[in-house]
Amino acid sequence: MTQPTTPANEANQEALPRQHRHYTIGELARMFEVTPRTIRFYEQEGLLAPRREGQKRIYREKDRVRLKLTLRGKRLGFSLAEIREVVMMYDAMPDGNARQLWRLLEILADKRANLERQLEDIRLMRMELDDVDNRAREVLRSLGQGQEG
Amino acid sequence: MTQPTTPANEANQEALPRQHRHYTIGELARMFEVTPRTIRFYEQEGLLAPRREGQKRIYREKDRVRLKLTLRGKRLGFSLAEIREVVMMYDAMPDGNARQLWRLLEILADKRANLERQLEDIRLMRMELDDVDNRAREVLRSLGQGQEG
DNA sequence: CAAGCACTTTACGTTAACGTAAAGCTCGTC
DNA sequence: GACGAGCTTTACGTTAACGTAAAGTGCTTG
Repeated sequence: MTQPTTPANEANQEALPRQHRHYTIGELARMFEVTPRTIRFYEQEGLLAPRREGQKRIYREKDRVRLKLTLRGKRLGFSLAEIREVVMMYDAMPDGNARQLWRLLEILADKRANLERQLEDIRLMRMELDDVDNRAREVLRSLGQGQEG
Repeated sequence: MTQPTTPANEANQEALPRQHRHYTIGELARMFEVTPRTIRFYEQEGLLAPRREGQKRIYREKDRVRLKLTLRGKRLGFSLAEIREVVMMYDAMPDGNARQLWRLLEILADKRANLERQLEDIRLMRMELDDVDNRAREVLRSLGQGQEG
């Protein structure tokens, strides 16, 4: 897979104490089942901007949410560059000029169109999988009551 | 994007004459808006196996369908290796042994789980996009009736 | 027959998204 | 004070999925 095929349902975060308002890189990494390297890389790519305490990175709620959105975007096949594009425009929104805002709307419409196509792809892919699944089960059944093979 | 962000809705194929039963690499490439290089690469990766007529590749309906499925898989973020895995097991199905078939069912279940998560991701992502969209429009409105800038 | 077009093979290049290794700080604890 | 755990930076390595360039083949069209 280009994106994570196996687990990581961004689940643990809801279960953990939400009180302490900030996280170390290791905590975040465990939460989302990524490596610290990944998180540092996202920072380098302009997707995160944690505070520093001494030399250590301190992540707050905002950062956690961003990471969550980033990973979700990745699972949907968006590149980090695309994700950054939206995220940065979102940040610059309150004082962005009209041109920027229209551009943002354009991008959003684009992403949305993409999502719709993915929905259709999923629908079709499901049918294909069902089909293969059924055939496989049928062959298995025939193997069961016929000779083994 | 990792997968094509813009057009290529695998649309043209339905519109074109379906009669002539085989295609050149260039025809296929235009149909699906990919390059011949891509198609040759997929062959090299074991996803396609066109006939040869002299030294030229001849693609038939089966190959066209495979390419279609492959590209759909790609849009959903599957790697070529994963796609090949399913495709090859599908081909080996009729005379596959039970162990292989069970393995195939496992893989299928895995893919399906993946699709379900993507559905949820899409739902959430849609809501985020709606949110950003609304905010942007609101700012634009306030710009319209207040000062520009 | 030269030109052009579509195809072929071979092979090196490129990009994204990290992995991995090396070397060093900083803290608590045994 | 030696140690390990967890953090840091720097930098080179890796993989997937093609892109691109070079050089050749085969047809058909002016």
